[in-house]
Formats: sequence, structure tokens, C-alpha cells
Amino acid sequence: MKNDNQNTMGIEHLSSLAERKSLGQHVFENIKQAIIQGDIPSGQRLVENRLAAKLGISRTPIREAIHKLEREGYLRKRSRGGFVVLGLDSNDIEETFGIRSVLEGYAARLAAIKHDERDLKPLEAQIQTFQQHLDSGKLDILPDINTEFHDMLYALSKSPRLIKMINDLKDQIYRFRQMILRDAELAGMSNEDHRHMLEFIKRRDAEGVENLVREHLLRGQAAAMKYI
Amino acid sequence: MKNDNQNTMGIEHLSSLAERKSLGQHVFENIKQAIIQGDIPSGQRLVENRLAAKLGISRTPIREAIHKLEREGYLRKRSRGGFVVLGLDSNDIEETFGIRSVLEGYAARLAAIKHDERDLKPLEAQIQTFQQHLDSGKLDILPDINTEFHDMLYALSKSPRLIKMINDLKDQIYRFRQMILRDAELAGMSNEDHRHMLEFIKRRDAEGVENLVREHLLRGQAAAMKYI
DNA sequence: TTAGCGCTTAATGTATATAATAATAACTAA
DNA sequence: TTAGTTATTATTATATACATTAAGCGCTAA
Repeated sequence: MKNDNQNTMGIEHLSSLAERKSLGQHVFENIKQAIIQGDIPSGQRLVENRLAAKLGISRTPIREAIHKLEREGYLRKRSRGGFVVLGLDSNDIEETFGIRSVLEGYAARLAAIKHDERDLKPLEAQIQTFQQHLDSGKLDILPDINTEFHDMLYALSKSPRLIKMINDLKDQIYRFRQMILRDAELAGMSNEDHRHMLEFIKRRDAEGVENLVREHLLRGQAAAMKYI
Repeated sequence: MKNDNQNTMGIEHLSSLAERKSLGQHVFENIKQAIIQGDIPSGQRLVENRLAAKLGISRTPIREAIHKLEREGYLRKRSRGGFVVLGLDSNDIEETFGIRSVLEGYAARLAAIKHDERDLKPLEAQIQTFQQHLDSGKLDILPDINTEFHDMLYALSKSPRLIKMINDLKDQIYRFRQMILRDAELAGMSNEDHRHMLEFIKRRDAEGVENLVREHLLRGQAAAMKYI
């Protein structure tokens, strides 16, 4: 009996590593990523046959992927056959930012209410890291640190659906993220905001942090809209 | 040339009526509806083969439907093969209501800001209709009138993505709607709230209506949680 | 007994063949 | 010429055949 433990020791996380994706899933994730990152430009036409040929697989998994992407708002069926990658106009961006601001505000509110105190330390560390890189001029990785901070913050809300919705929206406008945190001035302001957020959360001031996050995001929105 | 008009007169809306759904789409919508309305109970196992046999079609459209439903959170793949219909525990309900409250509050906020004055009349009519049915004891159709009111209200926000998100969440907890607007007392309170919402919107008081809608929904949440 | 191995089977995943569809091009008759 | 009709073609939709996978069962050997 005690051998059982030895036999499987360290194996369970290996099997999770395996987690074989089906071709369809793989294609889905890849195309989605390519659209989000702008590698496939909006307006691009996608045809099952050609994708299948290009990837060297049959049409079946391609269909699967394309249909899911359609339902998720990345593609639209075209009257004349094929699908097109949807672009975002300024309305879409504004709309998405607005929705994000209320959802993320709410997530912060929940975080203020539900968090466990010892979970705040990593957030502080993240703020410091951000500041260090800002001071030393490494601006290119600031967005990633920024994103991580927000992710950690929202995780405290313990509301997986909410988090998923926020992430979906983020993906949608990822194409414009460079516009937002580009210059150091704005970035610095952003970190100030983060400090304040953490303060509010420590004090469990739900109302305060919700408002702050909303404003924080709407400033991001304003920054993005300038460029469009 | 004038014949052209005659030839197509009254046809264009017919063709929209046609709007041929593919089998896959059809199956998708049907299963989704069946899950939402509780006709397929949570925990039910769904297997491609059997569904295909039962519906007398091939597995291909079934697969399509099932995969979409999985991505939308209605089904989950089961380790042992097949998919199961997911149920909602009290956490899910609470979470969903919370998210709805902020989204619908935001929709009302936008409505207050963006609406055109002449679009408010149907809302007033809807409130009156509600009251009439309430007075005459026809409680069974109140939920539908209620839903229509909210739909009309949110349409004023002119934010299609927001509206879609709200509707998706509504679908998710549709199974519990009977619990919510069941007794007349709560229903009456609800209509009072609607009157006040409309007042705020007329005055373009975005802050006020957002808070009211949030509270309004959270009362609905409280009512639902009692039964679970 | 019981651990371990391989067979069976039920299910999904993938490829391919066939059908249906809708747009365009080409052609014919007034 | 031009309206109307048919043929062509490109593409998606559906069916079916085949491959793969993983769980369960029973056998065998220690």
C-alpha cells in the first residue's frame, strides 16, 4: 500500500502537462490568438478548404474552430462564402472599455470584500516591480506587469465567471494595448492608481475601490481613443 | 423598371422569414433552449451517437452543437466519455446575479445618458400593462411583461455587446425565474422600482438609475436565494 | 488473493465523399 | 441591347467511414 504513493509520486502533474489537445482545439486557439495579436488582419477572408490545405489537415477540425470563433464574435459569415475576421471601430472600442470598467470595478469591489489579508503581499511586490522597471526605463515589459497586477487583483474576487468575462473582453481589444500604456507618463499614473487601489482594498472600502478602478480604466479608454 | 418593385414587393421580409437554419444551428438552439428551460435536467449525459440516432441525423451537426454548448458553459466534457449538462449551485446563482446587477445597472446608466425622449413612451405603457395585470390577478404573465420592460430599457443603451452579455446571463439563470417574481407582493415592489427607474432616466440621472437598478436586481437575488 | 497485463468496447477525433447552395458568368431570345 | 434563364463554380453542409483513445473487465501468474 505504501508503494502506491511512490509509484505515482510526481506523476500527476505530468499527466496534466500532457493534456492532449485535439486538432480542432489547437486550431481554434491558434487562429484566435493570431486574430487577437493582429497576425491575421481584420478583413481577412478565411476559407475552410484553404486553411485545411495550408495546415495539412482535413476540413473537419477547421470547421469546428471557425464555428466557435464565429460564435465568439471574432468572425462573421460572409454572404458570398467564407468568413471574415471582424475589425473593431471606435464604437466597439469605446463600448468594450465601458463594459470592462464596470466589470473590473465590480471585481475590485468583491476583492475588497472577500480577500484574505495574506494574499495582498504579491500585489505589493508587483507594484514595486513595476516601479523599478519604470525607473530603469524598461518600458516594454510594463504592460505585462500591469496585466499581471490586474489579474492578481481580480483573482481575489473569487468569482470565476466574472474573471472569465473580463479576460474575454481584454482579448477582444488586445490589438490596441500598445496604444494604451505606451508613454511613461501615463504608465506612472497607472502605477499610482494601483497603489491607491491596494489601499482601498486593505481598508475594505468596496465603494472606493470600485470607483477608482472605473476611473482608472476610463482613463485608459481615453488614451486609446486618442489614437483612433 | 417599375415591374421590379412589384416583383419583389413583400418578398424581402419573406426571405428573412426563411433564413434557413443549418441542422447544426437548429440542434444547437434546441438543446440550449431545452437546457435553459429545464427540459433536459442537469446531470443528464449527452452522447453524440445517441442524440444523432434519436434525431435521425448524422453525428456531424450534433458535434457542432455540443461543442458550442460546451464553450458557452452549458456542458462539460466527462472523463468517461460523453458530456453532462451542468447544474447551478447557490454560488453560481449568486455570482450570476451579482454580475447581472452591475451590467444592467450600467445599461440603465447608458440609457439615461443616450436615450431619445420619444422612446420612453413604450416603457410607460409597459408599466401600466404590468399594473393592470397585477390588479386583475393575472400573475402568470407578469414575468414576461417584466422581462420586456427590461429589454426595452436596455435597448436604449445602444450597446449591443452589453445587451448580448446581459441576455446570456439571463439565459443561464432562466431555470430559476419562477422563484423570483412569484408572489404579488414582490411583483408590486418590482413595478414601483420600474416607475422610479423611468423617472431617473427622464431626468437623465445616470448615477441614480444605476444604483436603483443594482438594488432592484439584488432584491431579486435575495428572493431567489431564499428558495435554494 | 492480487498486482499487472492485454483485450474489449464505447466513445470521441479525423478524414473524405457526397449533397446542397448561392453567386457569377455566359448565353439566348425578344 | 437587355431581361431572363441556364450553366458553372466555389464553398459550405451533411453523411459516413476510419482512427484513436481511455475505461473497464477478466485473465494469468506470483
